[in-house]
Amino acid sequence: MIALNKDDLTKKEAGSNGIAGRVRQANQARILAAAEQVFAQRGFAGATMAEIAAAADLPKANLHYYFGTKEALYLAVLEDILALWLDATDGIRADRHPAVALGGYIRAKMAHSRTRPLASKVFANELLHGAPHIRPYLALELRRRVEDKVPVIEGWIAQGLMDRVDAKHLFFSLWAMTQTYADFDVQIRAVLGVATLDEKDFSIATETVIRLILKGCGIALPNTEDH
Amino acid sequence: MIALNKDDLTKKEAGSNGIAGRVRQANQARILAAAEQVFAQRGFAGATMAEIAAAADLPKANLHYYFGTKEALYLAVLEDILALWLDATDGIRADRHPAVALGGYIRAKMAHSRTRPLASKVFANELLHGAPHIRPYLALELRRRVEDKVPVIEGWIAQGLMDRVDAKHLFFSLWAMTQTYADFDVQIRAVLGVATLDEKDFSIATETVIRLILKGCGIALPNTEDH
DNA sequence: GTCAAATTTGACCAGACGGTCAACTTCTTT
DNA sequence: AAAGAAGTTGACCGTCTGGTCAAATTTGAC
Repeated sequence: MIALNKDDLTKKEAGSNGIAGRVRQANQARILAAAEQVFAQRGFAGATMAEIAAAADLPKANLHYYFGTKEALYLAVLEDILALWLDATDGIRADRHPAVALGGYIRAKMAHSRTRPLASKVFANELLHGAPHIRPYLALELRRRVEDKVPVIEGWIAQGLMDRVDAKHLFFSLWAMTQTYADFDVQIRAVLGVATLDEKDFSIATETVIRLILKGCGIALPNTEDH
Repeated sequence: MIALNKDDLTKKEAGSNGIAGRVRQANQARILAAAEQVFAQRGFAGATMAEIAAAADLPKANLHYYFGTKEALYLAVLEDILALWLDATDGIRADRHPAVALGGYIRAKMAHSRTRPLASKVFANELLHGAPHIRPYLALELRRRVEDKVPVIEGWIAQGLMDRVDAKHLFFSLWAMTQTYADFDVQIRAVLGVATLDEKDFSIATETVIRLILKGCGIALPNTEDH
């Protein structure tokens, strides 16, 4: 787990064993879910503890009992999101064909945009305002992960499996293309003229992005007789 | 001009002729610039009239004198941005080769991300929170513009100038890839390990996006002997 | 069953914020 | 130069918000 919060150990979670009581766990999860929703819709500044409390169906003082401050609650939400954030790159490995690895990555990111749009929005909002709470994390953790993957891309290039493309900027494009379906869904829904993005919309989006990227990078479909 | 604000005519701007005084124009421009900066950094909810006033180096009451309310000021900022927003699509015309038209569009959007990042951020923030102030505009104006351009793309496809790509989703990708350099610049700077994105970074980004998209759409370079 | 720890909750507070206003100064017109 | 219009500004106000707290209640270990 990434520790954003210096004082992350919430009260008795440290003192006794890690179980920390069923009630505590359940309430914290309930509050975190409500907070994610409200932070996603309103942003950090626009969210109020009262609204989060109402969404969690708990009195406001209860939120402070478990998380102390609004900022600590926000950090707890961000922490969950960051963990989610890093996992998807796992499939990008040198021993895979780029069509499989990148195609799978795009599919995973798209699925993430579909299933966890609120998480994506909270993260986007944090970035948009200069990442005041997670800048160190970006410069260390995220950067390191990308640095790990750049050689993989460059390996594929050296093997002639894809065109010479700037690996980092390729990632920026991938992130942008996939997350736009979560972050800016209002715009997409408005242009498509639909009330909600359904499974089919996401299917078309996913296939479009995969085709654009794979062909754009000059990646042929993996051919079993190639190797 | 797009009228977001029902009561947009600011006080005497309606009564007398349109000139409205040098002082008024200068102060309004000053306030709008300061407001764009603060709204971009803090979001609508996070921005305070006091901070905008400080950025404009004017007393707070002066802002209310010219714009009435915080929301009216925000709408005025958004209005300027929306006008900017629509212009870039002009180059997408059926009589142009897709490589020229789309390449130029990407260049224009990238230049926009470089020169007006604050405008992009204000717009992104508005979208992120569900576009409460501009949803009607999105569903009408923006949608109409896209509907106008879809046949152009499909014309190119019919002429065999590019692959069969979903035109709307192509636009979503173009917007996402280009605006990410303005909206989420913190993330990009963190990964690149630089303090600011300079001209060269934008140059690499622009060329990468253009190559990805043109090749991804199967668009060959325009060949003068083709026609 | 006892009792201490954990949890719940309504009432309350201080500060920040958007907005108002009346007194005052500067500009523009004739 | 007179006078009304336009612009300036510090002081002020009601409301909302994050956070506190003490009293009441529930939980869990022995």
